[in-house]
Amino acid sequence: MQKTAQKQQTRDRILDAAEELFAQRGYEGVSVRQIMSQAGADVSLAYYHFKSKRDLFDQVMLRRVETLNDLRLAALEAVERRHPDDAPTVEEIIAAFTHPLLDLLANEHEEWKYYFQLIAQINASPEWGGELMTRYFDPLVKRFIEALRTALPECSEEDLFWSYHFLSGALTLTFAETGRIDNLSGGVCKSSDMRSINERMPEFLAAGFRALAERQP
Amino acid sequence: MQKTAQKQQTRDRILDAAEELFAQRGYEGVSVRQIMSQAGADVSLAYYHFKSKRDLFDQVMLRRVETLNDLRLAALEAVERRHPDDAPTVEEIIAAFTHPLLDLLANEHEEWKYYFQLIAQINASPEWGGELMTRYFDPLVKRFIEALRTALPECSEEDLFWSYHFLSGALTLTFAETGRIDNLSGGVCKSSDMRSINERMPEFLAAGFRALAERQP
DNA sequence: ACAGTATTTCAACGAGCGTTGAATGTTAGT
DNA sequence: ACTAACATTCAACGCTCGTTGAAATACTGT
Repeated sequence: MQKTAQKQQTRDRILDAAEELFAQRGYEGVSVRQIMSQAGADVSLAYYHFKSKRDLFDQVMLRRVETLNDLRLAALEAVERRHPDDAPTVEEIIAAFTHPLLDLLANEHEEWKYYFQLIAQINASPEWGGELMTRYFDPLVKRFIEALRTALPECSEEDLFWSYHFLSGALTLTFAETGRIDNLSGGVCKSSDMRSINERMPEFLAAGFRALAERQP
Repeated sequence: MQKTAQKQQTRDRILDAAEELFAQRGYEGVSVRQIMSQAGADVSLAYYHFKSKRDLFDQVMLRRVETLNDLRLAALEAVERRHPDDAPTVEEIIAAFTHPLLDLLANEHEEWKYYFQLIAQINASPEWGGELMTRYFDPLVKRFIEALRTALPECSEEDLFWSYHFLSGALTLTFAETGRIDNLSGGVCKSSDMRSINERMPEFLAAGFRALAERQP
């Protein structure tokens, strides 16, 4: 009975190492050997637990995506329950989209930090971005856009999708924690300061959504 | 005399090939052999014209950065000249930051498209993002933030830098042209539709800046 | 205690990597 | 025409890559 538990444990150690290294240096920037070295296991164990390097990558992605999407959906449904008659505000909907990420980082920072960095890189990659983000996040995102549509009934479809796209860029760069804003601001802002982000991002983005919704075409 | 001209031409062919491939697959995802194959030249020519693969990458970055920064600075100064007494609006300043990119894509699309994709990926990379973006764009960005500061005198430093960070994320993801928005919107929006972006991005972002500037701490 | 299976190690494969030095072809100045 | 500098090609180096098959170990159920 420890047998399968131990297998699971090894598998997770490999996934942890792969997640961290892929997040830092990208898929091609890391070798299976480096991953297994960091995981403290033999190279060929990677091919016992996973079909290939690419499969390992896919499992890294899949491991957390369901948890993340479930939390976001639950947050959105909670917001909607608080508004049985009227529509929720744009801020509330956006906060339901972003807040779960901040919560996960606050509670189990090391567990999720690299995952978000990985998603940030994938999102900006022409090779992977279009396909992978669509595969993993489309249903949830469409659900959020639906909610935004009812919150902004006068907003055109085009404005809605572009607004979400800007949101996605701001969100993923912020969670990439590249240290860029630390450098630029000379220390005034810190990449890892989730509290500051949480206070600002939904407000910033909601204002953008409304600006596009209300503009004259 | 054609000699040096031809050398320059070869060098540029190599840079073109490297730019396109680095943009599509990342630094580690492309081999020098693949670059030189696409450039139609021998592998070792890469090491005659450049010191190393990394040097080639740096030269790809450097080739266009001055042109880009000069155009953006000129756009900002033009805006400021139109406001000799009062401060320009936030929209105008942001448009001076984003419009040059759109112009370059509209006029010489193939020349600049891959460069912007490359910057988008670097910006989102923990390994390169913090350092390279700072090295290449900090002086210009600080100049723009200064202009935004006078346009939003009541805005705190922290809000200003975070707002710029959100702007940077939205901007770079948009210019990454990953096709994500095409998939998500089912064809309603197109990644390459610069006209639509141009109409929306400054307005969206300016509203965000103002929302943070005006909020009660 | 034993058989059988699940997990881990060892050793190696062919291919491609970044890089280099020497040989070759090409052009410019005299 | 001759030469010196430049530009390009050829062949190879040591190394690491992803991946695999067979051997060894550890554990489970009987």
